[in-house]
Amino acid sequence: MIRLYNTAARAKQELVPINPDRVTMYVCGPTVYGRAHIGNFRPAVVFDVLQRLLRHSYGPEKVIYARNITDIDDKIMDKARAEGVSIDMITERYESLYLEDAATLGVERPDLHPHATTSIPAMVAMIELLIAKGHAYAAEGHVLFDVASHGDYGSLSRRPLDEMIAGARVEVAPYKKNAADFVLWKPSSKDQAGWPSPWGRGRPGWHIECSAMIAESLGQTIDIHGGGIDLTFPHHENECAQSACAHDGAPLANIWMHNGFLNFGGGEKMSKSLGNVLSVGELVEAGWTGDELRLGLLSAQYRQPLLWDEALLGQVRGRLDKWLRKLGDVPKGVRPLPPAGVVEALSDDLNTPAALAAIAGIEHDREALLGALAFLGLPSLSPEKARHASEQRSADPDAARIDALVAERVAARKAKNWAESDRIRDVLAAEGVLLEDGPNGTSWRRA
RNA sequence: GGCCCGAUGGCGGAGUGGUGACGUAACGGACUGCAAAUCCGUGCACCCGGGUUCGAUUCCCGGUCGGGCCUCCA
Repeated sequence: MIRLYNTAARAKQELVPINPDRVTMYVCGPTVYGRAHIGNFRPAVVFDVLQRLLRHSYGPEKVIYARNITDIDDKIMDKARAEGVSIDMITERYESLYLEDAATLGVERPDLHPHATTSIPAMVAMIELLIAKGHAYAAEGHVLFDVASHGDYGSLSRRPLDEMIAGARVEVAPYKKNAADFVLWKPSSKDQAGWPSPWGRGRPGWHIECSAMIAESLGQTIDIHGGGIDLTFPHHENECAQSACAHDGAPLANIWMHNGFLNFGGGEKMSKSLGNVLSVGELVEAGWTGDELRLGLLSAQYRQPLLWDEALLGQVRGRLDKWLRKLGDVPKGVRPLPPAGVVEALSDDLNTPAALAAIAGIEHDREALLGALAFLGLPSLSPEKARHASEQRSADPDAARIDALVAERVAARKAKNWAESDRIRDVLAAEGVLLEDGPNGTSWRRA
């Protein structure tokens, strides 16, 4: 039994799929207008773990996981204008960087990755439906959702509608009936990206994109909808409203999941205020492996805030190094099943710290350790990025020279020439090569 | 200003109405020529003030501090 915290209920609930042969999950993906930083990948990694758990429980083929790409947005248009390039240039560049970074983190590709630009007809159709049902209205080239027409508006984020109206601090556009009404479609000028529609050439609002893509790719009601906690309002609230109104009250999702943020305030070297919150690529350049970043993101339960700094990564490195040493070379092919304790921990609202604690209890059992780590997506799918793989050692450009020095030291030790032996060890240590004298001879590894 | 969430050892972080996981760091021991790795062991914490209770880190109220949202930011 899988229990998940449902934001809509503010409580953990048992996951009861509408159809156990077709478990559906949708997670809000990136708007591709710039390079995502490590915090943007917390949902990608968290829901990747959930996706693995679901496949374990319901069968690999029974789960349909969709993560969208928002590739039409005013920020994208701004970026393209600023760089003097086409919108496609921007979206393709940042989408491929996003996928590259996700792969570094061991995130598997979702089954579906709908793009906003290829779902415009579905959006237009949904907007027309909303107008026909009296939940939306056109005004001055815009189409707006009429929040007052939906009694449940505010139920997900628990914000009473009257309060939102009273608390509105932004100047209300004159064509809005209600301050809280949000845009479904907006007009594009000639130099802006746009698509033909019954209301003139324009582009969709952000919220309708997800609603339309979900309906189109997964169905009217899905089992799980995920995203960052900041999306609860207004994005998910609006999605909820649109979809329920377009589908005669059918709820958009049965369980709403939201991940907490990374905190960058603690460490000197990674503080948001210093403007140097790093991307995955930059962190890798700084010497951290994708596995370390992934484990770092999983070191706290997904709903909790997580302090992200170098101290955390250092601790993660210690833990992961130990496991990878115990694992030795990771064979390719089929992975053992994960230990029950790990599955149990994850089944309780994705309690990754408890899962890691369970691993600590079975780490002497290599098969169990391998199964447990593989279940969490570790080590990553790219062996060249895993530490301590023998392939990595033989691929080291200095391998021959290091092997020669090691051989020299072995000879010196045989002759009990400890001064020479220690000298060679110090030389290698200075360049980050650590030696280990075991019963089967001396081996080396990069620090 | 309004709403929401959080506060646990040096650090990260689970969990619980009654001996406070796990990791990492530290320290001691075994092993080692010395180390490293490994193994064994030790010490170290529930923000403050009230309340409920036989008993509160856990439940309730207030406070302080931190974070998020209310502006198409994961």
